[in-house]
Amino acid sequence: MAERGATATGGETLLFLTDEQLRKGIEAMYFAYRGFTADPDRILENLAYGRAHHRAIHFINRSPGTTVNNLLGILGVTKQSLNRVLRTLIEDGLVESRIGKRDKRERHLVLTAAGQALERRLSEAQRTRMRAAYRAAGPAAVAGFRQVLEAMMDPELRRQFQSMKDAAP
Amino acid sequence: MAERGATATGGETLLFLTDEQLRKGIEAMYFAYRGFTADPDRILENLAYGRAHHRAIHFINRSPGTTVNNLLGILGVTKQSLNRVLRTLIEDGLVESRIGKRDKRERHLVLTAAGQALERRLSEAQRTRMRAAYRAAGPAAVAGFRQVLEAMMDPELRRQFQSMKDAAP
DNA sequence: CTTGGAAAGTCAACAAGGCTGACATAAACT
DNA sequence: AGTTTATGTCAGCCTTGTTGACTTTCCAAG
Repeated sequence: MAERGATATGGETLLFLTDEQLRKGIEAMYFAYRGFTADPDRILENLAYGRAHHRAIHFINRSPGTTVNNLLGILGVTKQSLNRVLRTLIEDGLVESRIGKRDKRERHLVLTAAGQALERRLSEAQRTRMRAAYRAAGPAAVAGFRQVLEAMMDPELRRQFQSMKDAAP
Repeated sequence: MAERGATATGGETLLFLTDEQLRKGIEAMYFAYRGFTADPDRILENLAYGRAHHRAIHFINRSPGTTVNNLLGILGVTKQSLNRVLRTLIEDGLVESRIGKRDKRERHLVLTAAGQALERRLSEAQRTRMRAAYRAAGPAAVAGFRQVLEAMMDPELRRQFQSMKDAAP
């Protein structure tokens, strides 16, 4: 409170770049992420699934017909890790694996009706919290939220994110 | 692009509350969190530590002299989980555990010089990314970012967050 | 002073979800 | 025909979370 931040570049205060503000931002990110995952986690723990299953379901829903390799790129895990998850989802009839038409080596992944139902349940829970937060903060805050999040991503992931389809209605 | 969102409550568009926008927000959160943890993770993997050690170090640094019970409350894990981490940090001379003066059952945790050094290294890496993101997005965006994050937290964690000291200079 | 409960620590066992390495198969490409 | 690519699988390891049981130390209330 004693010092004023530099007002260097022409009147704009840089107080938001102090180490203290950055630390608070880091903590906010940590606590918020816990809230972010809490609701779907509660649903999943009653089923035999975990967060990894949720992620797979989410992105298959987002890009129906995506290949295994594609999903590996998005999730950034090893194929062994992903396969463990996919196997159970396929066995349980939530995901269907279709042999590629052009390239028969590829498997195209789609959610079954049951898979879509679970996706809706999980997504619904997560969106409810998100919606409440958005509503409480307002549209301008949300725009800033999205800007900062995008700037925090690794460049490669940012590209993945930005090129992700805005999904069909 | 075809439909306009309801402009119900008096001129303010609610387009930012569509399911599609919420989904994008969810994905942004996921990708951003990966970026958020990437830099410290890279440092930790060369040492014998993981993310759990980082979290312990972070919050001990934030509240020097905090008790084990306190830390358990903040981190939301079991004492067995936390203890496994604390034990190695104490053995390795990064954390000191001091018997309480008033209540001798309590242990007060503080970082040693070595602990502070590692904390600085980890925090430095994370703050560098945060700083770049903040700078790129600007102060208004950062304010919105913080608002939305706080609104996303569980109420109890939000209280923990808000009551967290703004640290000594 | 005794006793109940709180704070901390420990052992054991388990699960999720990462990882590496090695290997197998089918299909495509050269 | 030989190589590369996409996928899947087995085995084993690590971190970090969990539950349950039990101990030691100590404070505080009866």
